[in-house]
Amino acid sequence: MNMIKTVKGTTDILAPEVLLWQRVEGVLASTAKAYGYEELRTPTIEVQELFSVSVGQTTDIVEREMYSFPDKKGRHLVLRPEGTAPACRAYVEHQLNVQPSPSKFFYMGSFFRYEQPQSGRKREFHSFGVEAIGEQSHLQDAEVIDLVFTMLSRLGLTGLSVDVNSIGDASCRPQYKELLQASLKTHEDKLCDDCKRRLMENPLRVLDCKREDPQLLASLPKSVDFLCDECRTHHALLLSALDSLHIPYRQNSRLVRGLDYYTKTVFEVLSEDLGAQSALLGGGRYDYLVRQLGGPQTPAVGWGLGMERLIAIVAAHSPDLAASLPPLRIYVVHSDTATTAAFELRRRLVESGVAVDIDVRSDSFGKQLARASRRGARYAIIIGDDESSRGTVTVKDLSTGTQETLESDGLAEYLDGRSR
RNA sequence: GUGGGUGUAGCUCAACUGGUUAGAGUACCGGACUGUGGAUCCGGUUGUUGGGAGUCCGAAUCUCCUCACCCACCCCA
Repeated sequence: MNMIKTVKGTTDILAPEVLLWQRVEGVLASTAKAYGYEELRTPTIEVQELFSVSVGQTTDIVEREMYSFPDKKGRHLVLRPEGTAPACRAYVEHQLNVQPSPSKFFYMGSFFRYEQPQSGRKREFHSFGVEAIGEQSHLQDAEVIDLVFTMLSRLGLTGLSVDVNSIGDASCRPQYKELLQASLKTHEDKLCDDCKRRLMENPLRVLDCKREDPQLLASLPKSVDFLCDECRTHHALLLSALDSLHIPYRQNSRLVRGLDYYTKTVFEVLSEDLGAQSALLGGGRYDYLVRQLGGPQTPAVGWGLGMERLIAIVAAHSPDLAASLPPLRIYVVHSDTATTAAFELRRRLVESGVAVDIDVRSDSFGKQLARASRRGARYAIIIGDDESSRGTVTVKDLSTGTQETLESDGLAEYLDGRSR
């Protein structure tokens, strides 16, 4: 078929499914607000430099996955590939460090990466994330993780746990990196081709490789064993806070993240229901990012989750939420001469907060009622010649078939009494 | 970027080994039934068989190219 279609890796979200999106987005946003986070909306386009200095020049995201283009003045722009760097850019740009600390944000929206689409991975995908900027305490790490579990619980998802690790900071990671590199060099001949390349550029990522021999990986030095005092204390306090809060976590010494800005705490929530793209949520601490972007030294922690992946899990695990009730739907059926009266009736009802659909085709009542029931209406309001001349309406309950005639002035109240 | 799988009405699928005008269910529209719906019956619309080239008397079917989707690698949310 020769028709214009969605761009590869993008999709339309249509009627039944979009209801689930609205509901899930509502739960996420309201929970974040209840935890004291405020919504932050940043632009979809940013200058390319924002991500090369923050996410990292050698990461895949920056090297080959960004949608980048020059604008008409030759500026190097990109469609945002992730949400943390823009949040920090906004924090620095608006000097939010003068506001009470920490600044706590949540965001939701579209992000873009030029990748081969597969299950749980689109070129335009949707993220929800939170960022707490300006607090170094381990309890801030604990709070953002606690928020995750409150959200998951409100969505009816149980049985998930978070993988946690610490990858150190500027005072201990360089030494660990060297140690790991040295250890990897003694096994270089056994590494896969990708890991040979990673060995020089980003040795931590070898730990994440699924192709390597598990025994070999287990024998490598672990970052948690080489933390400086400050990082070790932070990590230990975080774990004990998670214990006290009964948050299910696993220590995973192989957990590293693909973005360069992380320090100390890193974490992920994985799900078996997601196929190969099993990461539902990922995040961590990024204590140097604000400074890198030109702000004052400011510790921060946050996470982002993939909406497509969350929706898939909710649909599989929480069918009652997935099969959300259709809205109470009222359908106005009218005769030719009552068109104006029908439109005015709807206007009054909508102003009083009742959702009303109207059939603009004033053909036979049988036709209109048939359309009303096919569209899932609970009630039909019939306003024909008789009703419009008397100032009444007939309300028919389409599930029981019963109907009664009442004064049109009392209609809003009547429906309100029945809507729940 | 690399591999594997799949492309036929809006949806679910047929169509023998290559053989007339590509069918059925469902959906949609209309009628029986112009002041009362979901049922039933009758009728109707729906396709460049993803697109292009080739082989052949003849292609949805075989070959090649291309595009899209699905899955996986890679990477990540």
